[in-house]
Amino acid sequence: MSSRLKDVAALAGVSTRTVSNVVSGSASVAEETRARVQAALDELGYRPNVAARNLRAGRTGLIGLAIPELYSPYFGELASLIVHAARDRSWTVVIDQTFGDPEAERRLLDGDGGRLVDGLIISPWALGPEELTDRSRDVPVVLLGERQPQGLADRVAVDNVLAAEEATAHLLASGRRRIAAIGLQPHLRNETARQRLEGYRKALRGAGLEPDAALEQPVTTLHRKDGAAAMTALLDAGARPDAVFAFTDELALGALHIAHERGMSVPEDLAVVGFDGIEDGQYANPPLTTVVPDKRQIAERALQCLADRIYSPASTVAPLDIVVPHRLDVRASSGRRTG
Amino acid sequence: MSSRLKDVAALAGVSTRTVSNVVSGSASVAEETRARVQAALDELGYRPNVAARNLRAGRTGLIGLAIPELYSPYFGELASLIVHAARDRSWTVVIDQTFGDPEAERRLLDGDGGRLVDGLIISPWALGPEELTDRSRDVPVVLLGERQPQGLADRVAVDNVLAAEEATAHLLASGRRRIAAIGLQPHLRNETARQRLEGYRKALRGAGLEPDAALEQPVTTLHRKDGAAAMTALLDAGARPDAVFAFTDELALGALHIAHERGMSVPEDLAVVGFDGIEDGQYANPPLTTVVPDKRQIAERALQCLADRIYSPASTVAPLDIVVPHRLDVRASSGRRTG
DNA sequence: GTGAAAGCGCTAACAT
DNA sequence: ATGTTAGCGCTTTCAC
Repeated sequence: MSSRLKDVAALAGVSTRTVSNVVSGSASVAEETRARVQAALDELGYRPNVAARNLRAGRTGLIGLAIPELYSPYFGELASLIVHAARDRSWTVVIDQTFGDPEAERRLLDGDGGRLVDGLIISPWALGPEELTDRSRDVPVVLLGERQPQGLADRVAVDNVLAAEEATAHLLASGRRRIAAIGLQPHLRNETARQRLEGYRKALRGAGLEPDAALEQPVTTLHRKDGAAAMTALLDAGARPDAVFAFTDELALGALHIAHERGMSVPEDLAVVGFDGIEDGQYANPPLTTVVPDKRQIAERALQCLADRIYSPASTVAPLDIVVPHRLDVRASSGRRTG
Repeated sequence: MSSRLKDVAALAGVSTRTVSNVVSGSASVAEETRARVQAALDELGYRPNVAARNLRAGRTGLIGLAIPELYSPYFGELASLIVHAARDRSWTVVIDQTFGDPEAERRLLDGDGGRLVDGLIISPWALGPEELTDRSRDVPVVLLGERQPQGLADRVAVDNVLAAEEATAHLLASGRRRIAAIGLQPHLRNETARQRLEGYRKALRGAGLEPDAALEQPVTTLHRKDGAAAMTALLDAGARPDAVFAFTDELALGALHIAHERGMSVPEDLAVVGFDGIEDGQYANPPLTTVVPDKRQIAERALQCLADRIYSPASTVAPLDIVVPHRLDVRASSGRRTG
C-alpha cells in the first residue's frame, strides 16, 4: 500500500540515507540527485511513517490536554486556543475528557498505560492539591487552575481570589447588599471554587458586611442547569438576594433563566455577574457581566512551559506559578438598579 | 529514565518475550513467573513505549477529527461525543481545526505530511463534494455532513432537506407567512446550507407561498454575531419577517438578541427556529425551538464506519451513506402568535 | 555527497 | 512455558 523510504530509494537508485536527507532537508544533497529522489517521492506518493520516526526520535510530537469536558463553552474555547497554539509549535493535541472523575485524572497524570504524549496539560477538577503529587513524573505536566503545593509541576491560572473580590466589589459599588454566591463545591478537593468564595467574602467584609451562609449556594457541577437549580433553591428558601455572583458564566446563565421565569427583572431586581467570559454571555438577555480570564494567554503560557520542559529536560528551573491577567467586562446584567 | 521491556526482563531474570506476555496477557505464563515479572514491572514502573508498539503493529491507535472549530457549541458537543465514544474503542482522538480554510481541509484529507492517524472523521466546510475526491486515500475517511458523489468515503448526516422542511412547516402551521431564512452561504462549496435552503423553500411552496429573495439572508460564518448581523440587515431592509428559520442555533440566538434589542417580542412578533439542538438554546429567553440531530448517533456511526474500514481494510463494501435521525424540539420561541 | 548498517522498543514466528 | 531473534520504518554514525 503505502511506500517506505526503501522503496523510494530503490526507485531512485540511491540509498535510504539520501532519500532521508531529501525528505528532511537536513544534509546537503547534490542537485541532480535531489531531483531524481524528489521524482521518486512524488511518483510513489511517499508519506513518512510517524510511528517509526517517533520511535527513533524518542518523542511523539503529541501533547495531551485533559479537561473535565469538551462540550462546555469555557473548556471548548480553551481547548480551541490550545489546539491552535500547539499547531504553531508543530505539536498535535490529543484530548481526554475526565468528566470530573478523580480516577480518570489520576490515570492521566500517571501516564495512562503508555508514554503516548510528550507533555500533558491538565485542568484538574476532582483532585485536590496534595493528590496531584504522587505520580511517576515521566513527562512534563502543566496544571491549569490548581496549584501543586510541593511545586511538582508548572501551573497557569488567574488570580481567582482577586478576580472574585473585584466582581463582588463591583456589585457592592452599585448598591447591592444581599449578594448571593452560586458555585460552592464543598464536595470537591478542587481549589478554584474555594478561592472564588474567599474573594467574594473578602469583598463583603471589606464593605463592612458579614457573609451570610444563606446566600452561599453550593452546586454539583457547573452547568446552566446547576445555576438554575441553585437560583431556584435560593429563591425558594426566601433568601431574597439583590445580586448574584456566579462562579462560572454557565451558572450565571442558569440563574438568569430562573430570574426571568420568576418574573424578576435584571438588573433592576437582580444584578448578575459571572466568571469565564464565554461568548454566550454577550448574547444573553441582558448581556452578562463577567470576569474574563485571558484565555489566549493561558493557552500560550501553558504551551511555553511545556516546550521549556520538553526541550530542556535537564533544566532545574523551579516550577513556575504563572498568573495570567483577567478583566471585568461590565455589561447590562449588572447595571445600576433603577427601582 | 523510563525502563524498557529488556530492563524488566533482566531484573526478573526472564526473557523479554515472557515480560511481553505478562504485559499483554496474551499467552499463558506460569503463575510463579508471572508474579516475579509483575514485581519487576511494578518496581521499575514500566510503561510501554507507544511508538514502538505502533511501529510494530502498523497502527497508531489514533484517529483524527477535523472540524471547522472547537469553540462553537455544536462542534464542541460533537467532539465531546466522538472523543468519548472513541475511548470505548480504545482509540485516542487528535483534533484539528480547519477554521473553514479549504487549504487546511485539503491538507488533512491528503494525510498532512505523515501517516499519523488510522482514520479520519472530517466535517468539511469550505470544500465542496467534487473537491473531496482527489486524495491519496491512505486511511479511511468518514465525512460528516457532506456527501462525496463518487462514493469515495462513508458519510454520516441528517436529512437536511427534510429537517429544514419540517422546521419551516412548523412555522407555517402557526400562521407565519413571512418566514425569513438566515444562513445562506453562497460563497462556499459546502452543501449543507444549500440543502437547508432547499427544504425551506420546499415547505413554502408546499404551502402555496413563493420564496422571497428579500427574506433569504446570507451569512459569512455561523456564529451569533453573524445571526445578529443578518437579522439587523433584514430589519433595516424593511423585510418585516414574522418568523425566522436560522440554519444554526447560534445564528438563531444572534437573531433573537437583535429582536430583543429592537423591542420585538418573541414569539408574538417574531417566531424563531434554529438548527443543531445546542444546550444554550434551552436557556435562551425564550427557549429556542430547534432541529435536534441525534449527535450521539452521528458520533457512534462515524466511529463504526471507521472501525469497519480499519479492521477490514480489504473489505469492498460500498461507501455508506448513513442518515441519522433528527427531531424538532418545539419550545417557546416558536409559540403560537398571540397578537 | 552517498552507502552500509546499527538500533530505537516492541511483538511474534520459530525454536526448545 | 519460555528463550532467541527478526524486523516494523526511520535517522544517523561511521566509513568512503
